[in-house]
Amino acid sequence: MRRDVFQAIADPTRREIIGLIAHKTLNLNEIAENFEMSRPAISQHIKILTECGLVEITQQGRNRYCNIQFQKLAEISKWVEQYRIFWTNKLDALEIHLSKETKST
Amino acid sequence: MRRDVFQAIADPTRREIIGLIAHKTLNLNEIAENFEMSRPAISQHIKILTECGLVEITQQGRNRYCNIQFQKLAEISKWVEQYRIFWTNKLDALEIHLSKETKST
DNA sequence: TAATTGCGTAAGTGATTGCTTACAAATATA
DNA sequence: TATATTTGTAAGCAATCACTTACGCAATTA
Repeated sequence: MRRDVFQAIADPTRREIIGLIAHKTLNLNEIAENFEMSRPAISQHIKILTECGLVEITQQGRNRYCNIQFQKLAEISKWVEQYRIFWTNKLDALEIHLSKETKST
Repeated sequence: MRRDVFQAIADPTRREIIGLIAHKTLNLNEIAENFEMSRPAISQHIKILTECGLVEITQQGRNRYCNIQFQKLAEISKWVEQYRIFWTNKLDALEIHLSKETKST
């Protein structure tokens, strides 16, 4: 059972869930209301998000509130950002190219 | 056939491939040499990376060289970075908390 | 021209995914 | 105490995934 952040965010529903609870802590039913699919389906998505550490649950009576663990998102950021130097370099090159074109016209 | 960047980078082998060709353009066989699995398996991974726009292929004779399209990586970056404000805020709160603790001891 | 090299693709397979419905447990309310 | 609410989990299922082996084709080299 591979459970890493990259696999967790691969599913569009799970990315939407993250989008929902990023701004406001919600319980499972409140999250499920935002989707067409069944509540157990959402429950299973939350489980995956919890298992990889992206979401943490705080139980309060019979409600289970979901909070994002943003440090985990930072893990993804770290992976992508190692390549930023490459794409910014390319953009720089493009800008130089464009400014040359502007001069020549 | 869902082919988006998030699903593409979900697989660890594909992330490794990206890591390989980020610094140096390689042909398919050169990429495959770095892995235990068969060449067709790598070929299929490259196909997925190409279909979602993360890799572009330049044919040169019988060699097909693979180049990363870094703008596509920027798409992932954009998604993660929208949440950065949340995790940096949390870090700020932690730092304040820690400095208070240091003072009280 | 014959052999080699670099590659895509088809078919097959077992594991995993993303859902469903059905059920049970625990907490809260009447 | 009986009922309603919030939830987890099991079983089942079709679709997809990540691989394999087997093959064919085009470009290069001998």
